[in-house]
Formats: sequence, structure tokens, C-alpha cells
Amino acid sequence: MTAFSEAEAGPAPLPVPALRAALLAWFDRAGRDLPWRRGPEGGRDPYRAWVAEVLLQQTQVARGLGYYDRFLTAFPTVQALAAAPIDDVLKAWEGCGYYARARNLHRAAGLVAAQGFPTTYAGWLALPGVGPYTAAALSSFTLNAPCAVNDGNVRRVLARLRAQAVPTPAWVQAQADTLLDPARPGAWNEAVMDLGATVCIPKAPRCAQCPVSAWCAARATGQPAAYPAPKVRAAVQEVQAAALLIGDAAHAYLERREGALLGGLMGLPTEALRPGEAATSALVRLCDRLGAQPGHLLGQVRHGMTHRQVTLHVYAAQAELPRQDTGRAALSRLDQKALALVGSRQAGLFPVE
DNA sequence: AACGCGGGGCT
DNA sequence: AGCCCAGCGTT
Repeated sequence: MTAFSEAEAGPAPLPVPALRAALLAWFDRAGRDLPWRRGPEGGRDPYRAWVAEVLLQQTQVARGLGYYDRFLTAFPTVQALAAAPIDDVLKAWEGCGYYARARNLHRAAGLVAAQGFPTTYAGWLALPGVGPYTAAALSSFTLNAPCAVNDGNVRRVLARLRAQAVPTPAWVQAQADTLLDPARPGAWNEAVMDLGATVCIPKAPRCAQCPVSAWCAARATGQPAAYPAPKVRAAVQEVQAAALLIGDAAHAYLERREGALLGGLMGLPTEALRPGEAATSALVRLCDRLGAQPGHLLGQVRHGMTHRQVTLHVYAAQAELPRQDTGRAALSRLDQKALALVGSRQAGLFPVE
């Protein structure tokens, strides 16, 4: 058998019981202490667990902590969330990104308040904003169901364990299903995610601290960080728009954003620049639409989002339109920057032309 | 299967 | 300046 390389012979089977025991022992000793982990293993409070899972979708734990406490204070029960205006929910979510999560959570809260919490994986999956990951997580955490999660941590940990450079979602799920400890599904899921978040990290993994390094194929190659291979990402799109400030930084005319991008949030009225178009031309369209008189350029704001690099040309304008308290509205970081631009001018930080 | 969707932390 | 993050809904 020594004539066959690992690649020709295929990966060696894992000693699954030993691996489970090692990782769970590590988790019981070194797992993270997080506020949404209160309550019995496999019997967590479904509302608190649900809020946490949605909040943590594509959001790092350190960042989610503050939002979690404030969200639960504002909406302590699913009934309170269901009864709250969507604007209040979005305000609590302000700055956290991916605002469809807040809209879906609010909509789903209405369903749960009427019919109760789901009691199966399929029941969780049927709620808006709950996909395969979240349904598996909540089924294991609140129902003690043997459902293996597949998130970014699991993908990286399992890709390394098996030295799989391009782990497809189906491959990851199959591996996760095989390894899941049916005796402690919730703890197992948390253990794999904790390992990925604190030891098996994207760059410079801490293999010396890893409880399963003895079985890790990526470590055996000497290049554990090479697994999984980086994903190819779409190029960032440059976008420009003209925006109007009617009023001042504290009280301004705001529009509700529609569509996928920042949908549901409030913001300064904007018109996107067409290819090759000058900002002043978009300004004219904007003022025509609102019946406003254009004023001078207040400044430009640059704002990077994952998929776009936005340049906002902010103009003052006059119009008879209602003004809102900008501090109470749910605004994107982009609009906050635009308003801060005006505040800075008033504070004398920029020269007046 | 591929794409769009925020914002910030880390390297 | 990239890469990544307790993913999901739409196309």
C-alpha cells in the first residue's frame, strides 16, 4: 500500500467517535460564553436564539453582541416584535447591514405570534429569513434535533479537515451530516463554529491549539491556510448619485428607499448619474421630480459597500416638503455620512467657498 | 448555479 | 486593498 499516494488512495476514513469526543471536550472547556447560549443545551429559548441567528447572518459575533442586547431590550418578546412598527425595527437594525433580515424577521414575528414557534426543521425553514443554516441551527439549539449546520466556519473547518480546496455546499453538508454528534447536536454545531471562529481561522490557523489537528489533512500538507481556496468575487461597481439636503442635518426631507439596496431605510432623495452624466444634470432631474430649487454643492461623500463604491454629490435645495427628525429615522451609513458632511460645515471644519 | 445584498474587522 | 463574516431570497 505504500506505493499509493493519498490522492490515489483517497482520504483515510476519520475515526468519527474519537474526533467527536475530542472536539466536544475542547468545546466544553474552551467554547465561547455568549449571551444567546443561556438555557439548557438543546432547549434554548426560541425567540432569543432566533434573533441571534438572524443577527449573525454574515455578521461577526463581536459586532452582533451590541445589536443583540439592544434589540432584545427594544423587543423583549416575539409578541412585542410583531406589534412594533417596521420603522422601529429598522431603527434597531440601523448600521448592521443586510436590512432584508430585519424586514423578514419582523414579518416572520407576525406569523409566530399568531401560530407559535416552529417545532420542526421544516417549520423553521418555512419562516421568511430562515434558510437551511438558520433552520438547522435553531432546530438543534431549541429542539435538540440532529441537524448539522453549514456556515462559513463549518465550510472552512471541514475543507481543512479533508484538504478539500473547493468544497461545494453539497459536499460540506454531507460531511457535516456524517460528523454531527447525534447525542449533542446543538453543542456539536456550536463546537465546530467556535473552532472555526477562534482556532481554525481564515489566515494563520492556530493548529497547535486545535483539538482535532491530529486528523487534519490540510495540516498534513503543511499549508492549512490554503484550504479552502479563496472564492472568486464580483468586482466592486462604481456608482455615483446626486442627493438633496432640504433642511438641515437634524431635520431634513427624507425618502423611503425601495428595492433591494437599503430597501426600507430612509435617506436623502437621490438620482443616480447615468453613464457619462454630470452630477449637475442629475441634480436637475432630482429637483424637477421634487419641485425643488437647487442650491450649492455641499460636498461629496464616498462610501464603500461590499459590492459598490458610491460617490454621493450632496446639494442643498429649497422646497416646501415635510422634514423629519433625522435622528429618529433609520438611515444607512451612507446617509449618515452625507448628514455629517453638513454638520461638519456648520462646525466650521470646512472652508466656505 | 449565480447574483445582490452592508458594514466593519483583520491581515 | 483584499478577504471574510453563525446566509438568504431572487433569478
